[in-house]
This record gives sequence, C-alpha cells and structure tokens, in this order.
Amino acid sequence: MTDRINLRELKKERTRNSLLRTALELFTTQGFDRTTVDEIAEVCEVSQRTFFRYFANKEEVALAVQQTVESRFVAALRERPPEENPFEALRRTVLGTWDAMSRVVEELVPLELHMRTYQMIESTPSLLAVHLRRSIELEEELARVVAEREGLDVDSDPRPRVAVAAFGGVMRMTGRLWGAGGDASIDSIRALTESYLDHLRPSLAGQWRRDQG
Amino acid sequence: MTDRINLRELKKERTRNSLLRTALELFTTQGFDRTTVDEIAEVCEVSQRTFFRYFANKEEVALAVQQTVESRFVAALRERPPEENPFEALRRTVLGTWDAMSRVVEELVPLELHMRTYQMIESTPSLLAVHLRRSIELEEELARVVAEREGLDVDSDPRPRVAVAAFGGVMRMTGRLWGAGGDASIDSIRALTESYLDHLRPSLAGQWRRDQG
DNA sequence: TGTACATCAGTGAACGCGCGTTCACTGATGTAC
DNA sequence: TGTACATCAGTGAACGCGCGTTCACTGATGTAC
Repeated sequence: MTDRINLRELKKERTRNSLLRTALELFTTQGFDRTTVDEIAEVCEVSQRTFFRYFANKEEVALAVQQTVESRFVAALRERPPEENPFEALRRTVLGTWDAMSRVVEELVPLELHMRTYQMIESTPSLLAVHLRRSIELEEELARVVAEREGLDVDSDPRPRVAVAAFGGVMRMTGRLWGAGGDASIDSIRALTESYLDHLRPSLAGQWRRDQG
Repeated sequence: MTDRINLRELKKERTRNSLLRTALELFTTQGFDRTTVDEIAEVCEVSQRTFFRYFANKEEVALAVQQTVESRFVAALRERPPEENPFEALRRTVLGTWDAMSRVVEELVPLELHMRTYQMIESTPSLLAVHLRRSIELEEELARVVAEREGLDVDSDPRPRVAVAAFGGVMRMTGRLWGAGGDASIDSIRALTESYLDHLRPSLAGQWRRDQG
C-alpha cells in the first residue's frame, strides 16, 4: 500500500498500447489480411509471444477500441433518466454521448486513427463478420439493461429484446453505409445515425406514400 | 439439343449433393471446428481437391442450404401484392412461406438435417460470424426490392433500408434465441418469429406499462 | 538502506495444424462427321 | 453405328502460409524482514 506508481502495471499498459497503435496503423495502411501478427510484433519490437499475451488473436486487437466504446455505451444507457421510453433512451444515448465517446477513444488512440479503423473493419469481410457477431452479443446485455429499467423479465416479455434488436439493426445499417461512403468523419456518421433512427418508426407504418418526400 | 439427360451435369449435381450432406452430417454430429475438409472428402470418397471445386471454403458448404433459402425469400418478397405496406410484406413473406421453404430445403437435404445445421450455425462462433455478415449483405438486396415496390430510390429515401434493417435485426434475434433453446423444431422458430415481429411496433412506442402483460 | 526471495512480463525457438492453392495428369462424357 | 477429337470433372501429391501454442528460460520489478 504505497502511493508510488506501480512500474510493472505502467509498463504493461505501455506495451499493450504500443501493440494496439502499431496494429491499427498497419491494418489501416496496408490492410488487415496483409498484416501478420509477426509483423506487428516486429515493428513494435517485442516477440510474437508477447503479442499473444495481450490479445488472444489478431481480430481482438483490431476490435479492442470498439470494445471499449461498447462497454461505455452500456454504462451510458444505464444513466439515462428512467422516464424515457426504451427506444428514446437508446436513441439519446447514441446521439447524446459522442463527445464522451471521443474522449474514451482518445485515451487509447487518436480519434482519427479509430475512425479509419472503423472504416477498415466495415470493408474487411473476415473482420466485419466477427464485429457483427460481437454486436449481437452486445444486444443481450442491452436488452437486460432495458428490461431492468422497465422492471421486466427479459425472458418473459419480448419487448426489451425486440426494441434492442431493431435499434441494433439500424445501427449496423448506418455503420455499413458510412463505411461504404468516402467520408470518414465523425460528423457524417452522426448525421446518418440520427436520420436513420428518426425514420425507424415511420418506416414500419403503413401508407408510406402519404408522408413521402 | 437432345432430350437425353446430361450425364455430366447429373453426376456433378450428385457429387455436390453428396459433399453437402456428408459435410452437414459431420458438422452437426461432431462439430464444425472438429471436422476437417480432408475428412469430408474422405468420407465422401472424393479427393480434397474435388471439395474445393464445389465450395470455395469450409464455411460455404455449411451455409449452402441457408443461402438457397435466402434466395427463395427474396423471390417470395417480390411476389407479395403491391398494396401491402413494406413491413407487412416482409412479415407475411416470412410467416406465409414456411411450407414453400421446407420444400426448397428438402430438394437438397432432409429438413431435419437442415434444422440441426441451423442450430449448429447459431452455436458455432466462427460460423455465426460469417452467417451474420451474409445476412447483412442480404439486407441490401431486400432494401432494393422494397424500394422498387414503392417506386422509391434506395439511396435517397432512408425508409427501405431502415425497415429492412429493423426487420433483419428482429429476425437475427429470433434465430439466436431459437438456437440457444433446446427445441429445434420448425414450429418453435415459427412461433417465436411471429411473436417477436408482432411486438416490433409496440416495443418502439412509448408507454410500455400501459399495454403490458 | 540492504539483502533474500517471489512474482511475473517478456524471450526465443520450435512446432502442429488445417486451409486453400498449384501442378501436370487421367479418363469419362459430349459432339461432329 | 463407328471413329476421332474436344471438353471437363476428378486425381494425387506436394506445398506455402500464418495463426496460435508450447517449452524452459531470463531478468526486471515487487515485497518481506
């Protein structure tokens, strides 16, 4: 119990962060598939063995920042006022916490590198596949938070899971479109997300032609 | 131009079908990861080289039947009466064509084997990841069909993509829940799908408590 | 402050594995005359 | 019906590749006294 910083922990964090940045730089410049774990380790000046001490596999390092953002998202949802209905809470969490999210990212890597990484994920089939599976797993967690907010049992009332599934579907769609477009800015994904979420309820209603344009 | 059947094509189809059935049987009994391509080829009494003539990779054979069903689904959506609104068309396509879908499956493999395969996909991380990526790609096709039905441009009006994304999100959720449950029957997934789709619009509305129970 | 020991991040080298590819070849099926 | 040639599914064997694992080991950091 001393107030001296722990050198061991400090150096661990530095090694991990160095591996992370190196990996993302290599992935985004030359492509995920054309970057080997050996190369990351070499550029980072550690052994390949050390890489696997920090990341279980090559996908994990590519998705590490995203992973952190997602954890923060769950926490932010928990903090929404309980009088908001579930869809509004989800919508305001994603639209209202971009700045907080950016700060979380910046603690790990430059925001600009993260945005390039996200585009790289969306355009790399093997990586996108793993990313989607993880986003599905995240939905279970979100459904539980929503159920908790409403005082419902997630297994007996379908609505928490359904609301989260629809929300998640739209989020994945905006991610895909943003990744396919040329503009990697945070403003462009933010605007796209807002527009698409706002079209969700109208798009499920009948009579599209009446309120078209 | 003869009415004699083409032996070459016949034998190709048989080889492919034999590889497909063998692969699914091995995957579902001993697991996807514990089955090698070499083993499939060996049991099927062809060379490993032949396997790769029919399927580009190991995932492709596992998802081949699903792939056929999805193509059929797109075709069935095109056939829905144009006066149905988009969400209703999607919903009725999935709920109204189970028998037709079953027949499509039976042309390739026994329905029971397909259902076991689907459960295997849902519980195999690497395979689920690829399956999800493909289902996302399918959404683009569905969005175009919806836009066509409504006479809209898919790139300028968000509603086709949004409606399809929400629908797709709910479908993936039901797939996940069905795969995690013990009941591999077609009735159980059908009932789950119907219930979840019917909860979609209510789950996005405010005031859950009012119409709860 | 110094010593003795414990912990644990990182090393280096070697390896198993299965996917997916490449090659030149065989032999069955299809077609033209 | 027969012959000669073209096509193409399937063969067999070998290989490159990178991921991820295993091992016994080193040396820096942390802790107890």
